[in-house]
Amino acid sequence: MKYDPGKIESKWQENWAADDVYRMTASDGNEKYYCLEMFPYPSGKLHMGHVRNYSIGDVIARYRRMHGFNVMHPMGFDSFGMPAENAAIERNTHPAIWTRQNIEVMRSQLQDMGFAYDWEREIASHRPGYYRWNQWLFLRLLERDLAYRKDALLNWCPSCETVLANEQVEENLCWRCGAVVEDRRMSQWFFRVTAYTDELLDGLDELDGWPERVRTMQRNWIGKSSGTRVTFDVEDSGEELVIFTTRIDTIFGASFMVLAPEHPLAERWRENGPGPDSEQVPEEFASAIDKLEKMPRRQNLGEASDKAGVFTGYYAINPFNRERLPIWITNFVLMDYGTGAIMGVPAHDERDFEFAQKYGLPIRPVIGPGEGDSPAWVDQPDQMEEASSLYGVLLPICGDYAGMTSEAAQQKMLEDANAGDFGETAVEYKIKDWGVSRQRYWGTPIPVIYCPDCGTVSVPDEDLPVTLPEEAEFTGAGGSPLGRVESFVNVDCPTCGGPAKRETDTMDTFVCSSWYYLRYLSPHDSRQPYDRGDADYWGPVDIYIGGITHAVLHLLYFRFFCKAMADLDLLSIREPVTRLLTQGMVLMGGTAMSKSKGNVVDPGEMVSRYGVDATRIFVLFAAPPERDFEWDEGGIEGCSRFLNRTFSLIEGSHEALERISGAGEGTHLVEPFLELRRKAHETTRRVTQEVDQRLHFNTAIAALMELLNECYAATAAVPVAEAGMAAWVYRDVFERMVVMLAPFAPHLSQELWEMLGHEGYVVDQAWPTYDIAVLARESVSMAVQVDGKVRGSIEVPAGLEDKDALVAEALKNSNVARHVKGRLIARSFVVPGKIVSLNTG
RNA sequence: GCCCAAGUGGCGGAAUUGGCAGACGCGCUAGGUUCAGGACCUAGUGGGCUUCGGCCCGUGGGGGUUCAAGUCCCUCCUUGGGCACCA
Repeated sequence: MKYDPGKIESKWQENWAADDVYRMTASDGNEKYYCLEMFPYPSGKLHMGHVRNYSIGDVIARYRRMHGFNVMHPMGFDSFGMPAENAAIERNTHPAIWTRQNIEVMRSQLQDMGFAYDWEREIASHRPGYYRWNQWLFLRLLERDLAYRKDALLNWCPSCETVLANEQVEENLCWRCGAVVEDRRMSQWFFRVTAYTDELLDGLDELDGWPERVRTMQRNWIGKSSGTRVTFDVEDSGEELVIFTTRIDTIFGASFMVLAPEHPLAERWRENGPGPDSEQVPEEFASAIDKLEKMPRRQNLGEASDKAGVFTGYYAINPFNRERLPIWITNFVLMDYGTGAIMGVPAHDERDFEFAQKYGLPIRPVIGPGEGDSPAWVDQPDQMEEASSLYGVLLPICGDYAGMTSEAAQQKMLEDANAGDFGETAVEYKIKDWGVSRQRYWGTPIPVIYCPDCGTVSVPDEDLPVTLPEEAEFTGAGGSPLGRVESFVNVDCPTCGGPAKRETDTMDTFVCSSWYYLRYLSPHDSRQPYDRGDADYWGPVDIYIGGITHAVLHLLYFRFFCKAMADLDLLSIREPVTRLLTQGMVLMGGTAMSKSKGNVVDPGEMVSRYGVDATRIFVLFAAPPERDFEWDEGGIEGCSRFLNRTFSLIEGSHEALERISGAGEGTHLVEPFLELRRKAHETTRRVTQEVDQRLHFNTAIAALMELLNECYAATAAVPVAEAGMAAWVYRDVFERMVVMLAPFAPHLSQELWEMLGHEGYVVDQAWPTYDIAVLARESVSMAVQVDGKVRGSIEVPAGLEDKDALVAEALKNSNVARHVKGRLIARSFVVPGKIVSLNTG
């Protein structure tokens, strides 16, 4: 009989479905294990990245189940989002229809892959039964002031016709479509992520199950910096100007002040005209500010960076030395960071240096190196060719602070500023609140009503869900599509009953994915988002597997939601995920597979050619999970060969095995059988370690391949039919092999399990253990070095640790003796079981 | 510019704590089988030399620590990733 993957795979998938083998029915007394993979956006068909992601998760879920854990392993669809709407526009269909069709296709593909999901728990975020809980959670956040509405300068994607969160803008481009993002002032809903900045940051230190790379990216994103807020008086105006700096020690080097064009003072002066020292007329001045405001910002223009500015005609007074500093408005200060105003210290800040050079402002160094030679600019400021941002010692020009180190000066200056009431410590963060409003149709309606009399009113819980009206128009242009659906917009105010209007924006789809792991626990519950008892039992997720692309985006929101929900008393945990595995990409020709590049390998095609098991084995075998790997046709053939050989081995010997099954354990074994048994236990040890701790499935599979090769060698020497009393070793080794193969190639191993005469499912078998006594060898081989070079190896009894005896044994080796050449052994080192190192004088 | 990974045969990769580098797979070579091809089986496969005993070189380059370095330290190079007008 020949290995026929298609036949075996459909046979067992039918059996699994009929017997509900993957339904999660938690049994008491077992430890829980929540294995979660990032749910896919239903874009059409499964791609290789999905296959890799879900194969990894499936191995872990099956492996844990075989260790007796109650394993939660669900799957669903992240089904709200722009592509559905765009497809609807292009194909003149409805997003709901397109989405439903894609889900059908992808679910069936996932089922064809034999993944051990509990499909009873499937969720899809576009269904009202799911998104009503987005709305419910939104209202809970609103009650606690963790959701709020404000006017803000936002990232507008002109191509997607919607605003984007800061996390969704990469290098000033839209993360999804790549269009250049514009600034636009709008009124929007926000989630107060900044209420948790310190916890989000500090929590990273404890997340030792997360890759350092991801933690670093989140730290960078949060961007905490500690410094000082300093208040300057604006001369002859009664105004104050507050700036933020991390380098108050350089304040004696300040030679100008800078405002963002949106700064309140800048806006006022734009209205009222420039100060007395300006040479510009009011109109010129105002238009200069307008121009600055429109210049591209928030991006490093590198060499071509064009900093520009306009002098306001006003001066600020440095509170430390009473110096008059001209106030400028520029395009390089951002209003939404710090106070939107800075002091310009060109000698010690690259950007200020560049600006000062352009406008001929003084450059005055005030920090010198603490030790070593002083650069020329310490005495001759005009020698300065670039800013020095080093921490050092304050130069004589710094009055009372001269001679202090930067650190000491920072401390003293802060104290003095506090005492003089013109400064205080301040901490600034790069991270901003999460803007969640989207001017699109295919998302969760924001459950809020605007009443002319009552203001902003929450939709009452009992009126949830606010369902998406089906009849919207999809033109992809002209504001929120919901705004054009009269029957949706017009509503009675829940408070006063008068005519009111609904919010017409929808929520960012990242809201859906921020808490979905909890909905899997109670997917059909219509009274609550999830059962609290279940959440307490199953949380946190033990392992979460997905792409690195979400290192900041989704994973930051995920953590935020967990903390916010804990504070809403909806959860007992404050971190959602214990261990994070970020899997690498499947490449083709060095780049990610993509339709536009035409380098896509269709998993369906691989499955029909080589079978599900071979496809799964290959994506696991090609590289460790976190690394990218190149798709290789030859590689999958090798995996297919491995499965074929496994099949042939057992298919060719199981009948003989049955005939002599009487032979029992305890029989005295001769060498080849002892060695095969040892190898099998050794393999058990290796596979267990690789899967359990390191999640290196490639080496686990390699170990199984080695064992198979040993089996071939053994059966070639002594066929099963001739093994007699030792045949039980073959049975034991084959069963071990089949059971350990089960997480990787579940269909084939199930078939072989049956062939070996067993009923039931191999996934319900206990994972094999190994016996130290079996692993032990009677003798071990040790390398012998002479003067640092390997010159031979010796075979010695396993327990032998006596140094003199081992050295004596080593010297019996003729090649070793030749290299020692009768010289004295000056020193020797012995690591029992590994090496004997001899050194001649 | 700053920070973090990584660099090992023709290729993907292995080497758990400093202890015989190259497991496993692909590819390649030879032999077997076959009408032929494919498939399958067996053996070999880092480079150079060899008197066939072995010897020399070898984990991006250079230096160091050590009886012993892919592994630790210093330095440089390359690739990938992250951050970058955030004061």
